Amino acid sequence: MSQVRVRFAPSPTGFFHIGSARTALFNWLYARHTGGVFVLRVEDTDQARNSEEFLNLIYDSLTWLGMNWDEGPTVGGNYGPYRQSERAPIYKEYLQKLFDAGRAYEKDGAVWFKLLGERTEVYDDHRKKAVTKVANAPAVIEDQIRGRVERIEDEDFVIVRSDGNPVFHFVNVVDDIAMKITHVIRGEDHLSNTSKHVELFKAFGAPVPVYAHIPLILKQNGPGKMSKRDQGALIEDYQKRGFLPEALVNFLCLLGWSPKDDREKMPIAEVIRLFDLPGVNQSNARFDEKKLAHMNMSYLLELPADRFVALARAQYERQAATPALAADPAYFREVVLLSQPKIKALEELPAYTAYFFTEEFSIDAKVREKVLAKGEPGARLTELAGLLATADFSTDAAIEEAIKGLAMIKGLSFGDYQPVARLAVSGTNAGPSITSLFRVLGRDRTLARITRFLATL
RNA sequence: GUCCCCAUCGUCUAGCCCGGUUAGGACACUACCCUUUCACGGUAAGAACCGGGGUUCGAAUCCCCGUGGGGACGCCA
Repeated sequence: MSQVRVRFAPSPTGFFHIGSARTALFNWLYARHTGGVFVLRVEDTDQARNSEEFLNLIYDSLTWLGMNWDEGPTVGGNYGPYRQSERAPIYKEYLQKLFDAGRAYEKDGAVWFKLLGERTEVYDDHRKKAVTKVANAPAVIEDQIRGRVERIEDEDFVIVRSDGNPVFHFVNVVDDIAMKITHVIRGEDHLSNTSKHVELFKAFGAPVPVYAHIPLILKQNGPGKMSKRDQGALIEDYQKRGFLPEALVNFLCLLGWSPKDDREKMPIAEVIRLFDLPGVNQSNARFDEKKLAHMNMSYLLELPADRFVALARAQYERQAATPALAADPAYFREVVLLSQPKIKALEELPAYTAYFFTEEFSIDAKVREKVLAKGEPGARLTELAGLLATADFSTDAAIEEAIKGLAMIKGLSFGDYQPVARLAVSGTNAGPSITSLFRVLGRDRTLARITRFLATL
């Protein structure tokens, strides 16, 4: 069998979203699995809605997610150009073939594709108008995911608009022929278009590609498929929020596909090895951001320190967290690494670590109330301040030993000091271990915060 | 309205093709353990075969009909 050639064919008319990314991913996976070619083709025939900005977003998002294209804009290839707006001569040539074969005609200034078969006028209830139906034989779609699907295409359809621009069905098929596409992997929403496409392939005398209509991604709340306007739909957002591309890709792989064993978190190379079209599910999948977050946390956890710090810095920059960015780099690094095992996404970092970078942090009222209700917090804090004034701050272990020593003398435990100390120093009940907190903050700031807090009791 | 696709825990899914399982895993939820808070981690619990017919000794699994969900029906892609 000849080499597999698949394509991802987005139109730059809006933000790049989860559904598109998943379609691109399944194409890319199949190409990599088979040693085939992944083509990127830009379907920018809708001149009114295209934008260069959206196009760049597609390039950026694909690149960020690690899906490199073998042929397409910016990389070239033997079947270019790869932007439909630059392929007008090719469409003209193919259109002429249709005219020559008697399979196209003009009407109302547009060009229509002519179906073969007997014609009758019928009133269409849905569109509220009379239409010409053609007694056509069913188009057969051999689908790798759904099996054999038959659908009758029974109306002629426009292939070139009256303004001279060719429409999607036409250019899509022409390009698939011209670019020698062997497998068409796309969303199930295209399944009912496929009969049009099959008719066109046949009219051109070209082999019909193998189809694989993948299930759609449904919005997490409410009915219907996910659209660009839905919460959590945009790839760009995950990038901005500090999700890891490898986590997002891993999660996306699992929406409609699974390795058939109990593995979920797996390296992309392993997914490439196992991925195949018949293994793709037939039913739609609902998007679950909680599961994505869990996946992301697990990837975040195993990130090497240097990379984590670099990504964290980029995140603080995105969120314009200036006090942190102005801090000493070594201090910044320490704070950020302390927080690495605590967060689900990088976007939580600036708020989570705020008190490390300013004395103006707020005290959580609920936590304050809860902590102050137990024991003798004031006394504990005073004792602790006395201890810390001279304690060894060089290591966590040294601080821990000191506090435990104090607790033992007082007949108390570490846990009697921990909550109120944390509240005084960070204003919250969540964070790294209290010993790390003291050590990183240093003696002076720790004592100052405790003193200041004591004054509010 | 017409046509097409689909149907296992709340969600993502394994099992279905090649009928016989205590219907498995993960996320979420709950409890407990670990623990210096918060997380992580560990253990446990609850939680599903859409309904009805058929075929069969036996159906989540095969067939049919309902129902439900999704999609398409543009001179959008």
